[in-house]
Amino acid sequence: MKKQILHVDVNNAFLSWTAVEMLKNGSNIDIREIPAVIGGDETKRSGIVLAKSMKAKECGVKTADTIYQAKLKCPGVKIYQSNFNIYRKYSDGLYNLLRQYTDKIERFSIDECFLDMTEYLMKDTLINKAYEINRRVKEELGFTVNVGVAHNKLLAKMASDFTKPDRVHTLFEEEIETKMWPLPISELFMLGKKTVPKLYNMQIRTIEDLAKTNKELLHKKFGKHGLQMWEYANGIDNSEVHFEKEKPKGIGNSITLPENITEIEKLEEIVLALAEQVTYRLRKYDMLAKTVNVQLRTKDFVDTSHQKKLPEATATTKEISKKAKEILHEMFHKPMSIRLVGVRVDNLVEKEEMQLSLFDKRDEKQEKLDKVVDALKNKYGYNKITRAGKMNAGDYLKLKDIKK
DNA sequence: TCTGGGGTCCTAGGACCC
DNA sequence: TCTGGGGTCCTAGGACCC
Repeated sequence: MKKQILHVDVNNAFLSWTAVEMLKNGSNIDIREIPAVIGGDETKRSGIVLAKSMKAKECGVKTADTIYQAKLKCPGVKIYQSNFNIYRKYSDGLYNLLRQYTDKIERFSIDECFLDMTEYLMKDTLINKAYEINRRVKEELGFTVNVGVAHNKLLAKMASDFTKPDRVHTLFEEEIETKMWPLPISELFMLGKKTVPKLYNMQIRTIEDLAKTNKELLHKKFGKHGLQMWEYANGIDNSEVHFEKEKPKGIGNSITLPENITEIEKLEEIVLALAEQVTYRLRKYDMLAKTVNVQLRTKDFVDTSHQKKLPEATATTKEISKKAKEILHEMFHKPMSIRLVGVRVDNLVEKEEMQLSLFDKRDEKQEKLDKVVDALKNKYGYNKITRAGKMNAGDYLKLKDIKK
C-alpha cells in the first residue's frame, strides 16, 4: 500500500521565530520585513549567517556566509543573535499542533517534521490536511511553513523545498518528470558541493540527466552513495517515518575558542569542561559510551580527530575526561595553534543493557558524585555549577550559550 | 573581527585471527 | 619459497544534512 507522507518545513525558522518572539515582547518591527539575519557573534569568532529574511536574501546573502560578507552584500543589514531556548519552544509548539493529526511524526530537525498520514487514504483528504496545517500554523503560532505532500519521504521533502514561503506542494509519482526532473542536480537531497562538480564533469546537470544515467556506472563511481543518488533522482525511497524517540548514536560538544590557544595546559581545561557537558547529557539519556573522540581545528582550519576505545562502557566525567586528555596528548605532539576543540562520545549503549557482573569495575563512588552534581545542575541551571580546576576553561565556555 | 555546532553514515587501510 | 583468503575490529577522515 502506498504511504501518504507530509513534510512540514518552517520558513526561515530561526529568523521567523525570533520575529514572532520580538513582536510578542512588544517590538514594533517585524524583522521578517526588513533586511535581517540571525547570526553568531563575530567577537566570539562564530560570525556566520544561520538564517536570513527575504530582503537579505535578495541582496545575495546566503546561509553560512560570514557576518562580514553579509554586511558587504547588504549594507545596513540588521544582525540578531541566535537563541536556541526560544527555537526549542517554537519547535515544540509546532510539534504539539502536528500531533493533533497523527502520532507518527518524525522530528527530522529543529524545524522539520515528517508525518505518516497513511490513514488518510483519499488523496484529496491528504492535500486538504496539508492546507489545513499550513493555515493553522500561521493563525495559531504566527509563523509560516511549507508543506510537501507525496507518497514517500524523499519526494515530500523535495516538494516542500519548491517555491517558498507559505506554500503547499505535491510531488506524486506522475509529477516527477515535470516538477523534479528539470531541477539542477544541486537541488537533489544528499547531493552536496563535493559531488555536484563530479557529476557536472560527467555531463550530468539536471535531476533528469541523473535519473537516466546508468545505475551501475554510478555504483562503480560513487559506491553506495551512487546507488542512492540514482534512486533519489528516480523518486525511489522506501524509508519509514521514524516516529519513535530514538536514542542518540553519539554525543558531542565543541567550541570555537575566543582566541587561538598554543598551550596544552589550557587545552586540557577546555577538554575537561567539554567532557563534563558531554557526560552530563550522556547520563540524562541513561546511556554509557564505549568510545571517546577528540577533535582539534588549527588556526589554518585543518581538522584532525583521534578516537579511543574505553576498557569498559562508562558515563563518568572522570573516566571520559581522562581518556580525552590522553588522546589530546597523543594529538598535540608539536607546537600547534588551536582554534576549535571538540569532545564526543560514540558507540553508546543503554545502561540497562549492560549486565552487572560480579567483576564490574564501574566506579560507583564516582557515579554517585556525578549524580549529585547533575541534580544540582538540573535545579539551578547548567552554568551555575562548575568544578574546581576548570575555572579558566569556564572563562571561555561561559561566553557560550550552553544548550541542555 | 572571514570561515558554527550538532549530528549520521560510509570508506579505506591496518591489525589480528583462523 | 609462487606469500591465500575471509572475517571482524579499530581508527581517521570525508561527505552530507540542518
